[in-house]
Amino acid sequence: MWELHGSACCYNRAIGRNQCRDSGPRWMKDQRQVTRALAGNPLIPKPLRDQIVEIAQTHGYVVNQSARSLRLRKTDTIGVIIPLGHETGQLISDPFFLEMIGRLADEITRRNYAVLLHKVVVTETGWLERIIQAHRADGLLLIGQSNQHDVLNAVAQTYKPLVVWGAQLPGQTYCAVGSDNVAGGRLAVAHLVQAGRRKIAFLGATHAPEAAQRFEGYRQGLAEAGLAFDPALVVAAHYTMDEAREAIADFIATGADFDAVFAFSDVIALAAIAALTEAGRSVPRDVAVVGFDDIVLARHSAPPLTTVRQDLEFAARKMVDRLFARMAGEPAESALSPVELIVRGSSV
Amino acid sequence: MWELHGSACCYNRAIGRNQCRDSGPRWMKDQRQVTRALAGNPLIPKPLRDQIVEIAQTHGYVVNQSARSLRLRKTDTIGVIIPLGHETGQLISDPFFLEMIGRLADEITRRNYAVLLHKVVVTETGWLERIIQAHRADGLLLIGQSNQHDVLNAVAQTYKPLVVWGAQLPGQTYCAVGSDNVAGGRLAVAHLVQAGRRKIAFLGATHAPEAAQRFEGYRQGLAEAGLAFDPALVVAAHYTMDEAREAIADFIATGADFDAVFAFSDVIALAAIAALTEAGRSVPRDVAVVGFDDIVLARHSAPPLTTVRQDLEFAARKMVDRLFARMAGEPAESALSPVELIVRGSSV
DNA sequence: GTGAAAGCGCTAACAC
DNA sequence: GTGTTAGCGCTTTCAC
Repeated sequence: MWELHGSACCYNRAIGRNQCRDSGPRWMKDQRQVTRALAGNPLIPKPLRDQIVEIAQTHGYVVNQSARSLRLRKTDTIGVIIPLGHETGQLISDPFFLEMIGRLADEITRRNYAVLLHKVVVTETGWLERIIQAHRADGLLLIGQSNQHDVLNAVAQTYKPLVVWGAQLPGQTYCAVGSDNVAGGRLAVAHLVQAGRRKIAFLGATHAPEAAQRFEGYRQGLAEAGLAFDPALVVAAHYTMDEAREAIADFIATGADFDAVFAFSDVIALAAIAALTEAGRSVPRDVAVVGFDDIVLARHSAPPLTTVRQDLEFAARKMVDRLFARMAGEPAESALSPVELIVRGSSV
Repeated sequence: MWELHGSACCYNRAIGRNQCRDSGPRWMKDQRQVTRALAGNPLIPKPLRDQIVEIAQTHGYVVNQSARSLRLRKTDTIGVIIPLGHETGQLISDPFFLEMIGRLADEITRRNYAVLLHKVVVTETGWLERIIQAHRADGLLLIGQSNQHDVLNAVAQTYKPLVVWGAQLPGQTYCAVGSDNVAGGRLAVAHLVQAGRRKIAFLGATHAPEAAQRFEGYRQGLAEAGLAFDPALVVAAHYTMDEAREAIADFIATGADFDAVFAFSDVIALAAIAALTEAGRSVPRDVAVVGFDDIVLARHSAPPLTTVRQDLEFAARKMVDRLFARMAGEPAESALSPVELIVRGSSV
């Protein structure tokens, strides 16, 4: 009864106006039934549903997502935006981002949504508005707020389904999920102090939101240990290994007096270890090193890297949860993802 | 003249049947003009075109991609598929993939196409057919052929816009772009032999297509150097660092006699260095190590890693070129991407 | 050049 | 239940 029953593509028009172009599934008796059956609608009795699904399968029928999206005004797609500022290098080289993207993709896929990847140069004004209005995604995840705090605040007024990975900042109206960077910085410093270090350098950017928070944690940690903050021990390095390595090599060359390094990320911590080793300083004997992220390689470096671990599984789940809540029109607050100190050979 | 001229969304219907829902751009006089202007159609004189574009911008008008896709039967989207077999771990941890995805995204974005990311468990039959038929993308890139050679051959009969990153295999009808893995294996072994090594172990998988080719290169390299192939020097390890580290540690524990390791990837080469160091073997003095990929970290490990470099920029460009050719209905052959030996401290 | 309409494939709504 | 229709927003075609 349910096989090749005539009628086609636009079942309705086909019958009514004889305008069928033969481009659609020819086996449908009633397209509504098919729609419902494939959607698992309980209005259709289970056995019939299964039968329809099976026939659809043998005919290789899959709903056309463009048409569905147009009709339903939803795309079943989440846009994941990777902002590129001038710091382009970071994303290419930092394993942290792959893991983040991978975990987000897992969470999104689990909900039967697709992932649309945007690499965006955020220096072009209107970048976010353009993405939003193209209606290619039902919601957006932004990995890192870069220096776009104001843009995000402005957009958040009218566009709700947006969640940002990054720091929570004063006066922030958009939803952000991020690690507890300040706590992470304090943990790292407290650990180094406890290991007997007194002259602890900070290696990394200090102005980007996340970096600023880790830097703040570093300063708080020093204060709590009764150590004075010394600006001479702050080494500016951005995100790439090459840059960080050069920066720390220059720092060593100045003859600076330091016995520990707290680095903004594992990647630049590993670069620091390379530079220190090259300069004949032993890690951890001469200089202890602590990183941030706990990338896979941290455990296998020589020496293994002590680091502040970010729980990306938790973070990705949180971000996607928040996003779907917002897509459903529910409120969703910003959230902090916990961090944890992982002590390995580079610091003790 | 071109400002808020009345009529709206469905300009045609709006006028004809007075059914406008006021949901579209209200400022359009003639939607066709807008369509053409935004597409940069030279039919419209340049000054008028610019004016229209500007007005559209001030009104925040962006074409709805779902509607456009439905009408044009194209999505301006490329699907990038990351296959997950049982070797799920590889993609999460291997920086090689991030760089690959990043470079592909760059190439695709440069052509004004969007990137749709699919993480797929390839053990479910019909995974590729389902992706193809959902019509969400105009073309597909598959990163790694996994063990799906037969599926790909079958699909390639009817679906043309598909390019695979991976090995070229006998009887292959789909388009593949991949590094010259055999040459890479030979280069690595020749280098180790020249450095005086004679008992060279192979660390990695030997059955997956790319791995098999690197393994073949290893065997050819041994033969060319007049060295006998010794199955006892083949250490099975898949893609994760943990696994590789355990495998090489076990291998060392057996008391095997070897003075060099050629590893399938940089990631497992780094794991091997970690295991060797832990076991008290010096790299490169006791054991020389050569990897494959030249990930960013290879240059900064201790010791820096000698490796067979894959040119991902070239590879990504090649893949996307081939794909667009196929999307345009032109034939596009498989291609080989060159490799290069980068000698660093781990082998000399 | 300008106005009118068709129709991409789908789903929801409405009438019977 | 079943049949019919509208219409999502866009682009192209056809007629004037």
